[in-house]
Amino acid sequence: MRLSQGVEWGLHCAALIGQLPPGTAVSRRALARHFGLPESYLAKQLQAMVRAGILLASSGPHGGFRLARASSEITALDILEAIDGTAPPFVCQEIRQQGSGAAPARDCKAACGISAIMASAHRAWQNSLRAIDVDQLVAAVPPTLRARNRRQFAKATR
Amino acid sequence: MRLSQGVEWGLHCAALIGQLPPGTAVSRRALARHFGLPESYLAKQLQAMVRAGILLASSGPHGGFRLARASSEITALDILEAIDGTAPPFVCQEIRQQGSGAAPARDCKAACGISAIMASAHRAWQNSLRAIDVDQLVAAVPPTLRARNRRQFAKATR
DNA sequence: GCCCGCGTACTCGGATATTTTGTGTCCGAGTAAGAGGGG
DNA sequence: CCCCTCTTACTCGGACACAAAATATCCGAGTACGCGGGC
Repeated sequence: MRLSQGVEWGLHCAALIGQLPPGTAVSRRALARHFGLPESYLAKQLQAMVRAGILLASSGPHGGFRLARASSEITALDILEAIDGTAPPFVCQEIRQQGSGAAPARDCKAACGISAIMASAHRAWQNSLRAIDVDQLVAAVPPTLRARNRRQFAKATR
Repeated sequence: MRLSQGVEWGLHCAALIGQLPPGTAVSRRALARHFGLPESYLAKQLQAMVRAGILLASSGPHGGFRLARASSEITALDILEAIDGTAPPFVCQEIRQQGSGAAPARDCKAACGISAIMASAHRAWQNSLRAIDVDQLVAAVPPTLRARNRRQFAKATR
């Protein structure tokens, strides 16, 4: 169960845009330079976030990506699911109903215990990430860095 | 973040062995037949559980796999980590220290906020699974099925 | 009838292909800014 | 001095190779049972 590296990139990018004045757009080229990432591959993660309705993309000079909602309305779970997908990590194949020891349908009205505990663990994971929004990520950045970033990305708000 | 299908197999197999008289060994052939699984591939999951110290394997006729500890001493997390590995799903690459916007080492004494929240979510997931042991998985199986399984796998305790 | 030896069938274990997923890269279409010329 | 037009450079988006991991399979080594023969 290894998580795609793009998740880290997406979280960092959202946190960076979130610490700039609201409405500021940052191009993927600038983002890639800032974090030392391959621009073309980063594009894939940003596109996914656009499709999920987290970011808005604009073309042309002074274009780029900006937050689609207030930074307090975007959770870490939103970003993770945008990039990694919303499918649960555990998919029950109902093997209890297969093979020579197959359980009769009468005993399978309720979800099997194993599927239940995995779903519960998934909910715990989700709840932990849903409790964090981009605002809190920004707050965790040292003030000196935040000031430097704001200076570096000073640009017309479009 | 998709979880290997073998995790489901491992959990079901442990739960099945756990509902038999203590010390009962079940061959991988019998397990594969019981759940309708490819025996050769199931072998890989069982081997992983042996390496992790969850199961004990014995050769020869009447051989097979049995629990290495009491069913109340084996958690769902033990089984998951045996098959899926103990590596955390999120690995922080410290991209905050790379690229043109690299943070100075002075500001990186503490783990970055993003790494922290991902680690926290991972702990929540782990705690949820650590709270479940094989005994509880067995208890979730309908009594009629448990009786049938005990009858079917009646064998000398070796 | 009891004990010993041997063959046999059953077991697990590691080494080997195939398919799917994640990683990485490239090139083309669209758009808005900004310079330049005309009124 | 103001407005319109055109060029240009910048942006995103989708389509195309590459590498790693999960999936699936085969064959070989070892072991305990149980039968057969001998005592």
